[in-house]
Amino acid sequence: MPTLSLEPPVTHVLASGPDRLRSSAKAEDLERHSCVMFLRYEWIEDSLKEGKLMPPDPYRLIVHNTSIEKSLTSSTTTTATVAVGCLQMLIAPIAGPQKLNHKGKEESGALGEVVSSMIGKEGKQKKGRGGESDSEEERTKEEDCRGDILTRYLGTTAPAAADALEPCSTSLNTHITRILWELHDLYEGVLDDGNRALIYRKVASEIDKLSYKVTSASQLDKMEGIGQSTRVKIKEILRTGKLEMLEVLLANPKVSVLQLFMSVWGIGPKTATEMYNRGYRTLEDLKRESSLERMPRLGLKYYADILQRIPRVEAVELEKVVVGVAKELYPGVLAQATGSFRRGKASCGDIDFVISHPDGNSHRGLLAKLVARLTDIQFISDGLQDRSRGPQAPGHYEVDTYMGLCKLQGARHYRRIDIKVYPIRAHPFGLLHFTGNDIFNRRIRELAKKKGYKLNDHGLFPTVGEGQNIRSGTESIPCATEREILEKLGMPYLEPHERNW
DNA sequence: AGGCAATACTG
DNA sequence: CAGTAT
DNA sequence: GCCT
Repeated sequence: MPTLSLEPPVTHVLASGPDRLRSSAKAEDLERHSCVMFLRYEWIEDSLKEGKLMPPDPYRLIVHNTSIEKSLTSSTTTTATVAVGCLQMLIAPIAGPQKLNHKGKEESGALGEVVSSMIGKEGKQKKGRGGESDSEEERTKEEDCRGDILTRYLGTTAPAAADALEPCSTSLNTHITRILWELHDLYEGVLDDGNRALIYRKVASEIDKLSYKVTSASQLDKMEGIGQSTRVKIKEILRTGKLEMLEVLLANPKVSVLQLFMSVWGIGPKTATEMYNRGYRTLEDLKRESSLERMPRLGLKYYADILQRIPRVEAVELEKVVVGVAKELYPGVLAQATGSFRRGKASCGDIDFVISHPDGNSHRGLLAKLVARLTDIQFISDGLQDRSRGPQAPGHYEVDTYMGLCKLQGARHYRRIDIKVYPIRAHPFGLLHFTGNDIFNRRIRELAKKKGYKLNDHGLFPTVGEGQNIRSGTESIPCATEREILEKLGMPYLEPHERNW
């Protein structure tokens, strides 16, 4: 691993998240060099967007809870020198025209130069990736004691959080994984085979995590989850640089139209195909289709906004609004943003809230009041569901859900927002569920099942009965915290940022 | 060959 | 119920 | 498409 030089003239170190810093550099080094600011890479993105250097505070990475935070609070320099290198932790690409030496110092100190080279590389964002199904992960080796336990129970170790860096921006193996990710997107979408998509997602993210460049398929032999079929594809990629099958698919104009249609919130494979068969080819065409229902209508109306990711700094503000209003209406309320925000991602596809009240009663009717108030202050604009039917849950679990759109005063974009209100007994389960990510959820539910439980977002239910009439009980095992839930499953606690699987 | 998490809302 | 969503 |  290249060593990171933190000597002057380096003033800022950008990373995708705290773990990346922790795993890439010795803690002592970080402390010793506390004259350097450690920031999320959004800082430089936003700085470019705003045309000036942004204040560092909202972007700070808490590394040790100690020295980093108190360092250099105010002295915003007029130019920023970004240290580059340090494995894959930094945004600026190593290769390319910019002058970056091997030690990881940026020589000229020109903000624009570094940033512009970054922009070229960042590029692509698609539905199905980078959305809530955050499939951009990156791992560095981190052998702590929990690794063994996790391996034993789940057959894998938790990755260090990678936050929202696209795999393309950091991986040494994009020559392979770019194609695998495309296959994932296709199966997830047009080809309508989620299970197969899952395989590609898993393989691609595993390969993206490797710290060496793969030059031969045999290097992947020990990697589980790769079978005959994938191996053959990777061989072809290594041999020819491409995959015939993918080329053929992508050359098919129908495929791109379907993908376009499915990028609209509320349109899935079936509807996309239906619209294609009716002769539609563009989003403008779709707007003319009267049969489209509530969800896709709103999806079209807010198409461009919904596609935009939410920078973490903005998500922080969104959280303040919702939590603030909730507390004002219901003192003592438990309210927080979950989802990829809670997992520490640098940007989020949407923002999810989980709310409950410790008094065991106030959750009833809370959501309606909260939504009314948020609408009053013109924070919430449209609801994506028709709430008039009331909760439809079979066991009437008293879970209340809102899905809609919101906007900060003066902000550029409307944002997707989900709010769920739980009775207090189910709160930790709701939290666990909506913090995700989806892969993590699947694994712990699979584990729960193996251990004779059913885990969902409102409880942990022992499986009762045998043989034919095997079913789950109706009484959840009580758990007051997420930690307890994981303990009951025999798992060590994982911080939210450790759940980016 | 069958499972792959488990559930809510819409029309 | 099928479709889309989380 | 992988695992059991």
